[in-house]
Amino acid sequence: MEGVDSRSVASGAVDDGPGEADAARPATDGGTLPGSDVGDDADEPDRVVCHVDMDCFYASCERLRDPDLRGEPVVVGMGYEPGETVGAVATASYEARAFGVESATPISEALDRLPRRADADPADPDAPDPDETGRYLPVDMAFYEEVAEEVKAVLRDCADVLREVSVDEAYLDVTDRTAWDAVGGDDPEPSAAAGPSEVRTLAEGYARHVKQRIEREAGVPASVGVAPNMSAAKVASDADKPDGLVVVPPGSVATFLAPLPTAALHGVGPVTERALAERGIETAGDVADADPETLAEAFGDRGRALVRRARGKDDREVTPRGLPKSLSRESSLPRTTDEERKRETVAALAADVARRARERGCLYRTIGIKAVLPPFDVNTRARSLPGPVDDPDLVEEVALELLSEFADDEVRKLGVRVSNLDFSEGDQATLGGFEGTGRDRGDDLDRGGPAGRDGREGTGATITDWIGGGSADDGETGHGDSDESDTVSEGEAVSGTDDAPERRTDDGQASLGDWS
DNA sequence: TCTGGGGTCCTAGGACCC
DNA sequence: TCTGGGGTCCTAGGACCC
Repeated sequence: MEGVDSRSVASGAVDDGPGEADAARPATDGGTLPGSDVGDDADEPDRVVCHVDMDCFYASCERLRDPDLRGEPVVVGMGYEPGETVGAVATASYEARAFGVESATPISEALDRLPRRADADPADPDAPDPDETGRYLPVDMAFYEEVAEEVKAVLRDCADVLREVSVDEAYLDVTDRTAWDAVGGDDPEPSAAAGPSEVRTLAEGYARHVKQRIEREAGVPASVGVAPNMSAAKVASDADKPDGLVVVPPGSVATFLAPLPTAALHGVGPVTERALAERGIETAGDVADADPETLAEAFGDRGRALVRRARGKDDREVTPRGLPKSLSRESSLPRTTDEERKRETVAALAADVARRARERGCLYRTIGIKAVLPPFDVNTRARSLPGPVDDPDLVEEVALELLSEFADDEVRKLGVRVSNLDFSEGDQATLGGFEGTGRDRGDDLDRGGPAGRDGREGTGATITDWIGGGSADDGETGHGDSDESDTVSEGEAVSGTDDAPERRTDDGQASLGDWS
Protein backbone atom coordinates (compact mmCIF):
# COMPACT_ATOMS: atom_id res chain seq x y z
CA MET A 1 0.00 0.00 0.00
CA GLU A 2 2.66 2.43 0.84
CA GLY A 3 5.14 3.17 -1.83
CA VAL A 4 2.48 2.93 -4.40
CA ASP A 5 1.67 6.33 -3.23
CA SER A 6 4.94 7.93 -4.03
CA ARG A 7 3.33 9.82 -6.78
CA SER A 8 6.61 10.67 -8.25
CA VAL A 9 7.28 7.55 -10.14
CA ALA A 10 6.53 7.46 -13.76
CA SER A 11 3.12 8.75 -14.58
CA GLY A 12 4.63 11.87 -16.08
CA ALA A 13 1.90 13.87 -14.49
CA VAL A 14 3.95 14.21 -11.40
CA ASP A 15 2.07 17.01 -9.88
CA ASP A 16 -1.03 16.59 -11.79
CA GLY A 17 -2.05 20.13 -11.98
CA PRO A 18 -4.88 21.15 -9.86
CA GLY A 19 -7.78 19.23 -10.79
CA GLU A 20 -8.06 16.57 -13.12
CA ALA A 21 -5.28 14.62 -14.52
CA ASP A 22 -7.06 11.67 -13.15
CA ALA A 23 -10.61 12.71 -13.55
CA ALA A 24 -10.05 13.34 -17.18
CA ARG A 25 -8.76 9.89 -17.77
CA PRO A 26 -11.26 7.87 -19.70
CA ALA A 27 -12.67 4.77 -18.21
CA THR A 28 -10.74 1.80 -19.33
CA ASP A 29 -12.84 -0.09 -21.72
CA GLY A 30 -13.75 -3.57 -20.76
CA GLY A 31 -11.84 -4.93 -23.69
CA THR A 32 -8.42 -4.65 -22.19
CA LEU A 33 -6.89 -7.94 -21.35
CA PRO A 34 -5.54 -8.06 -17.88
CA GLY A 35 -1.79 -8.17 -17.79
CA SER A 36 -1.42 -7.21 -21.39
CA ASP A 37 0.84 -4.39 -20.44
CA VAL A 38 3.16 -6.02 -18.04
CA GLY A 39 6.34 -4.39 -17.06
CA ASP A 40 5.24 -0.87 -17.55
CA ASP A 41 3.74 1.54 -15.19
CA ALA A 42 0.44 1.88 -16.91
CA ASP A 43 -2.50 2.82 -14.82
CA GLU A 44 -3.88 0.03 -12.83
CA PRO A 45 -7.12 -1.31 -14.15
CA ASP A 46 -10.11 0.38 -12.66
CA ARG A 47 -11.52 -1.38 -9.67
CA VAL A 48 -15.12 -1.65 -8.71
CA VAL A 49 -15.58 -0.86 -5.06
CA CYS A 50 -18.90 -0.87 -3.24
CA HIS A 51 -19.50 0.77 0.07
CA VAL A 52 -22.53 -0.57 1.87
CA ASP A 53 -23.95 1.54 4.63
CA MET A 54 -27.00 0.36 6.51
CA ASP A 55 -29.66 3.02 6.98
CA CYS A 56 -30.20 3.96 10.64
CA PHE A 57 -29.27 0.40 11.37
CA TYR A 58 -30.33 0.04 15.00
CA ALA A 59 -33.69 1.59 14.30
CA SER A 60 -34.15 -0.66 11.27
CA CYS A 61 -33.38 -3.69 13.41
CA GLU A 62 -35.99 -2.63 15.93
CA ARG A 63 -38.50 -2.30 13.14
CA LEU A 64 -37.61 -5.72 11.93
CA ARG A 65 -38.82 -7.30 15.12
CA ASP A 66 -41.63 -4.83 15.72
CA PRO A 67 -43.25 -3.81 12.45
CA ASP A 68 -45.47 -1.37 14.33
CA LEU A 69 -42.45 0.89 14.47
CA ARG A 70 -42.40 1.32 10.71
CA GLY A 71 -43.05 4.86 9.65
CA GLU A 72 -42.73 6.04 13.24
CA PRO A 73 -40.00 8.24 14.65
CA VAL A 74 -37.74 5.73 16.37
CA VAL A 75 -34.90 6.67 18.67
CA VAL A 76 -32.46 4.09 19.91
CA GLY A 77 -30.19 5.20 22.67
CA MET A 78 -29.02 4.72 26.15
CA GLY A 79 -29.18 6.69 29.30
CA TYR A 80 -32.75 7.83 29.25
CA GLU A 81 -34.05 5.15 31.54
CA PRO A 82 -35.10 6.16 35.04
CA GLY A 83 -32.06 6.70 37.19
CA GLU A 84 -29.80 7.43 34.26
CA THR A 85 -28.57 10.94 33.87
CA VAL A 86 -26.13 10.76 31.04
CA GLY A 87 -26.59 9.30 27.62
CA ALA A 88 -26.91 9.96 23.97
CA VAL A 89 -28.79 8.86 20.89
CA ALA A 90 -27.17 5.96 19.10
CA THR A 91 -29.45 5.98 16.08
CA ALA A 92 -32.48 7.97 15.08
CA SER A 93 -34.80 6.98 12.26
CA TYR A 94 -35.25 9.51 9.49
CA GLU A 95 -38.67 10.39 10.87
CA ALA A 96 -37.00 11.27 14.16
CA ARG A 97 -34.28 13.24 12.42
CA ALA A 98 -36.98 15.50 11.07
CA PHE A 99 -37.42 16.64 14.67
CA GLY A 100 -33.74 17.44 15.03
CA VAL A 101 -32.86 14.23 16.82
CA GLU A 102 -29.66 12.77 15.49
CA SER A 103 -27.02 10.35 16.42
CA ALA A 104 -25.01 11.68 19.39
CA THR A 105 -27.74 14.08 20.46
CA PRO A 106 -27.80 14.14 24.27
CA ILE A 107 -30.78 12.19 25.34
CA SER A 108 -32.24 15.05 27.35
CA GLU A 109 -32.19 17.24 24.32
CA ALA A 110 -33.72 14.54 22.18
CA LEU A 111 -36.60 14.24 24.60
CA ASP A 112 -37.12 17.99 24.43
CA ARG A 113 -37.41 17.96 20.69
CA LEU A 114 -39.31 14.73 20.42
CA PRO A 115 -41.17 13.67 23.57
CA ARG A 116 -41.54 10.01 24.10
CA ARG A 117 -44.75 8.39 23.03
CA ALA A 118 -45.43 7.04 26.48
CA ASP A 119 -45.81 10.57 27.74
CA ALA A 120 -48.54 11.39 25.27
CA ASP A 121 -51.56 10.85 27.43
CA PRO A 122 -54.64 11.73 25.37
CA ALA A 123 -56.54 12.58 28.55
CA ASP A 124 -54.01 15.16 29.53
CA PRO A 125 -54.42 18.42 27.64
CA ASP A 126 -50.85 19.36 28.43
CA ALA A 127 -49.46 16.16 27.07
CA PRO A 128 -47.59 16.29 23.80
CA ASP A 129 -49.38 15.68 20.55
CA PRO A 130 -48.95 11.98 19.81
CA ASP A 131 -48.04 12.86 16.26
CA GLU A 132 -45.03 14.67 17.57
CA THR A 133 -43.72 11.96 19.80
CA GLY A 134 -41.24 9.24 19.24
CA ARG A 135 -40.63 5.68 20.28
CA TYR A 136 -37.54 5.35 22.47
CA LEU A 137 -35.78 2.04 22.75
CA PRO A 138 -32.66 0.94 24.56
CA VAL A 139 -29.69 -0.35 22.58
CA ASP A 140 -29.78 -4.11 22.15
CA MET A 141 -26.42 -4.80 20.61
CA ALA A 142 -26.74 -8.56 20.70
CA PHE A 143 -29.80 -8.42 18.49
CA TYR A 144 -28.27 -5.95 16.05
CA GLU A 145 -25.28 -8.20 15.71
CA GLU A 146 -27.53 -11.09 14.83
CA VAL A 147 -29.08 -9.05 12.06
CA ALA A 148 -25.66 -7.80 10.99
CA GLU A 149 -24.53 -11.38 10.68
CA GLU A 150 -27.23 -12.00 8.10
CA VAL A 151 -26.20 -8.91 6.22
CA LYS A 152 -22.59 -10.02 6.25
CA ALA A 153 -23.54 -13.42 4.97
CA VAL A 154 -24.97 -11.72 1.91
CA LEU A 155 -21.91 -9.52 1.53
CA ARG A 156 -19.51 -12.41 1.83
CA ASP A 157 -21.45 -14.12 -0.87
CA CYS A 158 -21.28 -11.07 -3.11
CA ALA A 159 -17.60 -10.21 -2.85
CA ASP A 160 -14.24 -11.92 -2.75
CA VAL A 161 -12.78 -9.20 -0.63
CA LEU A 162 -14.80 -7.70 2.17
CA ARG A 163 -13.79 -5.16 4.77
CA GLU A 164 -16.20 -4.82 7.63
CA VAL A 165 -15.79 -1.38 9.06
CA SER A 166 -18.38 -1.61 11.76
CA VAL A 167 -21.55 -3.44 12.56
CA ASP A 168 -23.42 -1.52 9.88
CA GLU A 169 -20.87 -0.69 7.24
CA ALA A 170 -18.57 -2.49 4.83
CA TYR A 171 -16.47 -2.13 1.70
CA LEU A 172 -16.59 -4.73 -1.05
CA ASP A 173 -14.13 -5.12 -3.88
CA VAL A 174 -16.23 -6.60 -6.64
CA THR A 175 -13.83 -6.02 -9.50
CA ASP A 176 -13.79 -9.72 -10.28
CA ARG A 177 -17.56 -9.98 -10.22
CA THR A 178 -18.53 -7.13 -12.48
CA ALA A 179 -17.16 -4.27 -14.57
CA TRP A 180 -17.63 -0.70 -15.63
CA ASP A 181 -18.85 -1.63 -19.08
CA ALA A 182 -22.05 -0.05 -20.20
CA VAL A 183 -25.07 -2.26 -20.48
CA GLY A 184 -26.39 -2.50 -23.97
CA GLY A 185 -23.20 -2.06 -25.89
CA ASP A 186 -23.54 0.52 -28.63
CA ASP A 187 -26.99 1.43 -27.52
CA PRO A 188 -26.54 1.95 -23.78
CA GLU A 189 -29.44 2.40 -21.47
CA PRO A 190 -29.64 5.42 -19.20
CA SER A 191 -28.51 4.92 -15.65
CA ALA A 192 -31.25 4.27 -13.14
CA ALA A 193 -29.08 5.23 -10.19
CA ALA A 194 -28.20 8.54 -8.64
CA GLY A 195 -24.79 10.03 -9.26
CA PRO A 196 -22.92 11.21 -12.32
CA SER A 197 -23.25 8.05 -14.34
CA GLU A 198 -25.27 8.66 -17.46
CA VAL A 199 -25.34 5.17 -18.80
CA ARG A 200 -26.18 2.03 -17.00
CA THR A 201 -23.16 -0.08 -16.24
CA LEU A 202 -22.72 -3.66 -15.18
CA ALA A 203 -21.42 -2.28 -11.89
CA GLU A 204 -24.66 -0.48 -11.29
CA GLY A 205 -26.61 -3.64 -11.83
CA TYR A 206 -24.36 -5.57 -9.53
CA ALA A 207 -24.63 -3.00 -6.76
CA ARG A 208 -28.37 -3.01 -7.06
CA HIS A 209 -28.32 -6.75 -6.81
CA VAL A 210 -26.31 -6.56 -3.59
CA LYS A 211 -28.63 -3.94 -2.17
CA GLN A 212 -31.72 -5.92 -2.98
CA ARG A 213 -30.34 -9.12 -1.57
CA ILE A 214 -29.61 -7.40 1.73
CA GLU A 215 -33.11 -6.09 1.92
CA ARG A 216 -34.63 -9.40 0.97
CA GLU A 217 -32.48 -11.71 3.02
CA ALA A 218 -31.73 -9.62 6.10
CA GLY A 219 -34.86 -7.48 6.03
CA VAL A 220 -33.16 -4.14 6.53
CA PRO A 221 -32.48 -1.29 4.11
CA ALA A 222 -29.04 -0.22 2.96
CA SER A 223 -27.51 2.55 0.91
CA VAL A 224 -24.83 1.61 -1.54
CA GLY A 225 -22.15 3.62 -3.28
CA VAL A 226 -20.12 2.29 -6.21
CA ALA A 227 -16.91 3.87 -7.40
CA PRO A 228 -13.42 2.99 -8.56
CA ASN A 229 -11.97 3.51 -5.08
CA MET A 230 -12.87 3.28 -1.41
CA SER A 231 -12.94 6.94 -0.64
CA ALA A 232 -15.30 7.79 -3.45
CA ALA A 233 -17.51 4.79 -2.76
CA LYS A 234 -17.84 5.91 0.83
CA VAL A 235 -18.93 9.40 -0.14
CA ALA A 236 -21.26 7.95 -2.75
CA SER A 237 -23.10 5.71 -0.31
CA ASP A 238 -23.70 8.75 1.82
CA ALA A 239 -24.91 10.95 -0.98
CA ASP A 240 -28.44 9.68 -1.36
CA LYS A 241 -29.42 8.19 1.95
CA PRO A 242 -31.62 6.50 2.89
CA ASP A 243 -32.18 3.65 0.51
CA GLY A 244 -29.76 5.16 -1.97
CA LEU A 245 -27.78 3.79 -4.86
CA VAL A 246 -25.14 6.14 -6.19
CA VAL A 247 -22.83 5.19 -9.02
CA VAL A 248 -19.63 7.11 -9.73
CA PRO A 249 -17.82 5.62 -12.71
CA PRO A 250 -14.10 6.05 -13.33
CA GLY A 251 -13.30 9.43 -14.72
CA SER A 252 -16.09 11.24 -12.94
CA VAL A 253 -14.94 11.00 -9.37
CA ALA A 254 -13.46 14.48 -9.06
CA THR A 255 -16.45 15.98 -10.82
CA PHE A 256 -18.79 14.15 -8.51
CA LEU A 257 -16.96 15.30 -5.39
CA ALA A 258 -16.26 18.88 -6.42
CA PRO A 259 -19.48 20.56 -5.30
CA LEU A 260 -19.68 18.75 -1.96
CA PRO A 261 -18.72 20.50 1.27
CA THR A 262 -15.35 19.46 2.66
CA ALA A 263 -17.07 17.75 5.59
CA ALA A 264 -18.50 15.21 3.15
CA LEU A 265 -14.99 13.83 2.66
CA HIS A 266 -14.01 10.92 4.80
CA GLY A 267 -11.49 12.18 7.32
CA VAL A 268 -12.74 15.73 7.53
CA GLY A 269 -14.31 16.38 10.90
CA PRO A 270 -15.30 19.63 12.56
CA VAL A 271 -11.74 20.67 13.36
CA THR A 272 -10.37 20.11 9.88
CA GLU A 273 -13.43 21.60 8.30
CA ARG A 274 -12.92 24.81 10.24
CA ALA A 275 -9.22 24.91 9.52
CA LEU A 276 -9.89 24.43 5.82
CA ALA A 277 -12.54 27.11 5.80
CA GLU A 278 -10.06 29.54 7.31
CA ARG A 279 -7.97 28.97 4.23
CA GLY A 280 -10.90 29.63 1.97
CA ILE A 281 -11.41 25.96 1.23
CA GLU A 282 -15.08 25.17 1.43
CA THR A 283 -15.72 22.39 -1.05
CA ALA A 284 -14.08 19.18 -2.14
CA GLY A 285 -13.37 20.97 -5.40
CA ASP A 286 -11.43 23.60 -3.49
CA VAL A 287 -9.46 20.82 -1.84
CA ALA A 288 -8.69 19.27 -5.20
CA ASP A 289 -7.43 22.62 -6.46
CA ALA A 290 -5.23 23.19 -3.42
CA ASP A 291 -1.50 22.66 -3.40
CA PRO A 292 -0.79 19.35 -1.65
CA GLU A 293 2.36 20.66 -0.02
CA THR A 294 0.56 23.65 1.40
CA LEU A 295 -2.03 21.41 3.01
CA ALA A 296 0.69 19.06 4.14
CA GLU A 297 2.23 21.90 6.08
CA ALA A 298 -0.99 22.43 7.91
CA PHE A 299 -2.25 18.87 8.25
CA GLY A 300 0.70 16.63 7.71
CA ASP A 301 0.26 13.55 5.58
CA ARG A 302 -3.46 13.80 6.02
CA GLY A 303 -3.43 17.00 4.02
CA ARG A 304 -1.71 15.32 1.11
CA ALA A 305 -4.07 12.37 1.19
CA LEU A 306 -7.02 14.68 1.30
CA VAL A 307 -5.99 16.45 -1.88
CA ARG A 308 -5.43 13.18 -3.66
CA ARG A 309 -8.77 11.81 -2.67
CA ALA A 310 -10.56 14.98 -3.62
CA ARG A 311 -8.94 14.57 -7.02
CA GLY A 312 -10.38 11.11 -7.26
CA LYS A 313 -7.23 9.22 -6.36
CA ASP A 314 -7.14 6.62 -3.67
CA ASP A 315 -4.90 3.59 -4.04
CA ARG A 316 -5.90 1.84 -0.85
CA GLU A 317 -6.87 -1.70 -1.48
CA VAL A 318 -9.89 -3.21 0.14
CA THR A 319 -8.47 -5.54 2.76
CA PRO A 320 -10.18 -7.51 5.48
CA ARG A 321 -10.00 -5.86 8.83
CA GLY A 322 -7.17 -7.19 10.91
CA LEU A 323 -7.05 -8.05 14.54
CA PRO A 324 -8.06 -5.36 17.00
CA LYS A 325 -5.34 -3.11 18.37
CA SER A 326 -6.92 -2.34 21.67
CA LEU A 327 -9.88 -3.13 23.86
CA SER A 328 -11.47 -0.63 26.15
CA ARG A 329 -14.44 0.16 28.30
CA GLU A 330 -15.46 3.47 29.62
CA SER A 331 -18.37 4.92 31.40
CA SER A 332 -19.72 8.27 32.36
CA LEU A 333 -20.67 8.97 35.89
CA PRO A 334 -22.18 11.90 37.69
CA ARG A 335 -19.35 14.29 38.44
CA THR A 336 -17.66 13.13 41.54
CA THR A 337 -14.53 13.50 43.59
CA ASP A 338 -15.42 10.49 45.73
CA GLU A 339 -12.31 8.39 45.55
CA GLU A 340 -13.99 5.16 46.48
CA ARG A 341 -16.58 5.66 43.80
CA LYS A 342 -13.90 6.26 41.24
CA ARG A 343 -11.92 3.22 42.30
CA GLU A 344 -14.97 1.00 42.18
CA THR A 345 -15.78 2.23 38.72
CA VAL A 346 -12.29 1.63 37.42
CA ALA A 347 -12.13 -1.78 39.04
CA ALA A 348 -15.36 -2.79 37.34
CA LEU A 349 -14.21 -1.49 33.97
CA ALA A 350 -10.89 -3.26 34.38
CA ALA A 351 -12.60 -6.55 35.12
CA ASP A 352 -14.76 -6.18 32.07
CA VAL A 353 -11.91 -5.35 29.74
CA ALA A 354 -9.85 -8.25 31.05
CA ARG A 355 -12.78 -10.59 30.62
CA ARG A 356 -13.27 -9.53 27.01
CA ALA A 357 -9.59 -9.92 26.29
CA ARG A 358 -9.69 -13.43 27.65
CA GLU A 359 -12.80 -14.25 25.65
CA ARG A 360 -11.00 -13.22 22.52
CA GLY A 361 -7.94 -15.16 23.48
CA CYS A 362 -5.62 -12.21 23.42
CA LEU A 363 -2.81 -11.10 25.64
CA TYR A 364 -2.02 -7.47 26.33
CA ARG A 365 1.14 -5.70 27.25
CA THR A 366 -0.08 -2.19 27.96
CA ILE A 367 -2.72 -1.17 30.47
CA GLY A 368 -4.13 2.31 30.51
CA ILE A 369 -6.84 4.49 31.93
CA LYS A 370 -8.71 7.54 30.81
CA ALA A 371 -9.98 10.18 33.16
CA VAL A 372 -12.20 12.92 31.81
CA LEU A 373 -12.33 15.98 34.05
CA PRO A 374 -14.93 18.68 33.66
CA PRO A 375 -15.58 20.44 31.49
CA PHE A 376 -14.11 17.96 29.02
CA ASP A 377 -10.50 17.52 29.81
CA VAL A 378 -9.36 14.14 28.56
CA ASN A 379 -6.38 12.59 30.30
CA THR A 380 -4.85 9.25 29.50
CA ARG A 381 -2.19 7.34 31.36
CA ALA A 382 -0.68 4.02 30.40
CA ARG A 383 1.94 1.61 31.54
CA SER A 384 3.58 -1.13 29.54
CA LEU A 385 4.61 -4.42 31.01
CA PRO A 386 7.73 -6.34 30.12
CA GLY A 387 5.73 -8.90 28.24
CA PRO A 388 2.19 -9.80 27.22
CA VAL A 389 -0.14 -11.15 29.87
CA ASP A 390 -3.65 -12.28 30.52
CA ASP A 391 -4.11 -11.24 34.10
CA PRO A 392 -7.32 -9.56 35.26
CA ASP A 393 -5.94 -8.81 38.70
CA LEU A 394 -3.02 -7.01 37.18
CA VAL A 395 -5.28 -4.94 34.97
CA GLU A 396 -7.16 -3.77 38.02
CA GLU A 397 -4.02 -3.16 39.98
CA VAL A 398 -2.28 -1.11 37.32
CA ALA A 399 -5.44 0.77 36.44
CA LEU A 400 -6.02 1.75 40.05
CA GLU A 401 -2.45 2.84 40.39
CA LEU A 402 -2.72 5.03 37.34
CA LEU A 403 -5.96 6.39 38.68
CA SER A 404 -4.29 7.52 41.88
CA GLU A 405 -2.88 10.51 40.05
CA PHE A 406 -6.43 11.77 39.79
CA ALA A 407 -7.40 10.94 43.34
CA ASP A 408 -8.28 14.51 44.15
CA ASP A 409 -9.87 15.42 40.86
CA GLU A 410 -13.48 15.61 40.00
CA VAL A 411 -14.20 13.27 37.13
CA ARG A 412 -17.13 12.84 34.78
CA LYS A 413 -15.94 9.80 32.91
CA LEU A 414 -13.50 6.98 33.47
CA GLY A 415 -12.12 4.34 31.17
CA VAL A 416 -9.79 1.37 31.10
CA ARG A 417 -7.95 0.07 28.07
CA VAL A 418 -5.57 -2.68 27.18
CA SER A 419 -3.40 -2.44 24.09
CA ASN A 420 -0.30 -3.87 22.54
CA LEU A 421 -2.41 -6.92 21.98
CA ASP A 422 -0.94 -10.28 21.20
CA PHE A 423 -3.02 -12.93 19.51
CA SER A 424 -0.15 -15.24 18.80
CA GLU A 425 -1.08 -17.75 21.43
CA GLY A 426 -3.21 -19.80 19.13
CA ASP A 427 -0.52 -19.87 16.49
CA GLN A 428 2.07 -20.90 18.97
CA ALA A 429 -0.05 -23.80 20.01
CA THR A 430 -0.50 -25.01 16.48
CA LEU A 431 3.11 -24.49 15.65
CA GLY A 432 4.16 -26.52 18.59
CA GLY A 433 6.64 -24.26 20.25
CA PHE A 434 8.33 -23.59 17.01
CA GLU A 435 7.37 -19.97 17.13
CA GLY A 436 7.38 -17.12 19.50
CA THR A 437 6.60 -13.56 18.80
CA GLY A 438 9.43 -11.76 17.18
CA ARG A 439 10.50 -9.77 20.15
CA ASP A 440 10.29 -12.63 22.54
CA ARG A 441 12.30 -14.96 20.48
CA GLY A 442 14.95 -12.39 19.98
CA ASP A 443 15.22 -11.84 23.66
CA ASP A 444 15.53 -15.50 24.30
CA LEU A 445 18.42 -15.95 22.04
CA ASP A 446 20.18 -12.92 23.30
CA ARG A 447 20.08 -13.74 26.87
CA GLY A 448 19.74 -17.42 26.79
CA GLY A 449 17.17 -16.84 29.44
CA PRO A 450 16.60 -19.05 32.40
CA ALA A 451 14.20 -21.21 30.54
CA GLY A 452 15.44 -22.05 27.11
CA ARG A 453 13.15 -23.28 24.41
CA ASP A 454 12.72 -26.57 26.07
CA GLY A 455 12.60 -25.44 29.60
CA ARG A 456 9.88 -23.11 28.71
CA GLU A 457 7.63 -25.70 27.35
CA GLY A 458 6.21 -27.05 30.52
CA THR A 459 6.99 -24.52 33.16
CA GLY A 460 3.98 -22.92 34.65
CA ALA A 461 5.55 -19.62 35.37
CA THR A 462 3.12 -16.93 36.27
CA ILE A 463 3.05 -13.28 35.94
CA THR A 464 4.37 -12.89 39.41
CA ASP A 465 7.63 -14.36 38.33
CA TRP A 466 8.57 -11.29 36.54
CA ILE A 467 6.34 -8.48 37.52
CA GLY A 468 6.33 -9.23 41.15
CA GLY A 469 3.13 -10.11 42.83
CA GLY A 470 2.61 -6.62 44.00
CA SER A 471 2.92 -3.20 42.58
CA ALA A 472 4.02 -2.96 39.04
CA ASP A 473 6.86 -0.84 40.25
CA ASP A 474 8.68 -4.05 40.54
CA GLY A 475 8.59 -4.03 36.83
CA GLU A 476 12.22 -3.12 36.96
CA THR A 477 13.21 -6.56 37.92
CA GLY A 478 11.02 -7.89 35.27
CA HIS A 479 12.98 -6.58 32.41
CA GLY A 480 15.60 -9.19 32.41
CA ASP A 481 13.06 -11.93 32.46
CA SER A 482 10.65 -10.79 29.90
CA ASP A 483 11.24 -13.86 27.86
CA GLU A 484 9.00 -15.58 30.28
CA SER A 485 6.08 -14.03 28.59
CA ASP A 486 5.46 -17.03 26.46
CA THR A 487 5.28 -19.22 29.44
CA VAL A 488 3.06 -16.86 31.20
CA SER A 489 0.69 -16.94 28.37
CA GLU A 490 0.54 -20.64 28.33
CA GLY A 491 -0.40 -20.80 31.91
CA GLU A 492 -2.77 -17.92 31.85
CA ALA A 493 -4.37 -17.59 28.53
CA VAL A 494 -7.36 -19.76 28.84
CA SER A 495 -9.52 -18.57 26.09
CA GLY A 496 -13.22 -18.75 25.81
CA THR A 497 -13.86 -19.84 29.33
CA ASP A 498 -16.96 -17.76 29.36
CA ASP A 499 -20.04 -18.63 27.54
CA ALA A 500 -19.95 -15.57 25.42
CA PRO A 501 -20.89 -16.14 21.83
CA GLU A 502 -17.48 -16.48 20.40
CA ARG A 503 -17.82 -16.95 16.73
CA ARG A 504 -14.35 -17.63 15.62
CA THR A 505 -14.40 -19.25 12.32
CA ASP A 506 -10.77 -19.80 13.02
CA ASP A 507 -10.09 -18.13 9.84
CA GLY A 508 -7.72 -15.81 11.49
CA GLN A 509 -8.28 -12.29 10.35
CA ALA A 510 -11.61 -12.63 8.79
CA SER A 511 -13.31 -14.01 11.82
CA LEU A 512 -12.32 -11.10 13.93
CA GLY A 513 -14.30 -8.74 11.88
CA ASP A 514 -17.14 -9.98 13.97
CA TRP A 515 -16.15 -8.52 17.18
CA SER A 516 -17.53 -5.21 18.31
C1' DT B 1 -25.13 21.20 21.30
C1' DC B 2 -20.85 21.16 26.54
C1' DT B 3 -20.42 15.66 24.66
C1' DG B 4 -22.00 8.16 25.00
C1' DG B 5 -18.98 4.31 24.01
C1' DG B 6 -15.79 1.68 21.24
C1' DG B 7 -12.43 1.95 18.13
C1' DT B 8 -8.40 3.73 14.57
C1' DC B 9 -4.44 6.35 13.13
C1' DC B 10 -1.08 10.07 13.58
C1' DT B 11 2.20 13.16 15.85
C1' DA B 12 5.49 14.82 19.05
C1' DG B 13 8.71 14.58 22.66
C1' DG B 14 11.66 11.98 25.72
C1' DA B 15 14.47 7.95 26.96
C1' DC B 16 17.67 4.90 25.52
C1' DC B 17 20.93 2.57 22.52
C1' DC B 18 24.51 2.33 19.16
C1' DT C 1 34.60 15.50 27.62
C1' DC C 2 31.85 16.94 24.15
C1' DT C 3 29.66 15.66 20.28
C1' DG C 4 26.45 13.48 16.37
C1' DG C 5 22.78 11.30 14.15
C1' DG C 6 19.65 7.40 13.57
C1' DG C 7 16.47 4.10 15.21
C1' DT C 8 13.14 2.28 18.38
C1' DC C 9 10.09 2.20 22.14
C1' DC C 10 7.04 4.51 25.19
C1' DT C 11 3.66 7.93 26.62
C1' DA C 12 0.23 11.51 25.89
C1' DG C 13 -2.79 13.86 23.25
C1' DG C 14 -5.64 14.89 19.24
C1' DA C 15 -8.70 14.14 15.32
C1' DC C 16 -11.77 11.24 13.35
C1' DC C 17 -15.14 7.47 12.51
C1' DC C 18 -19.45 4.79 13.48
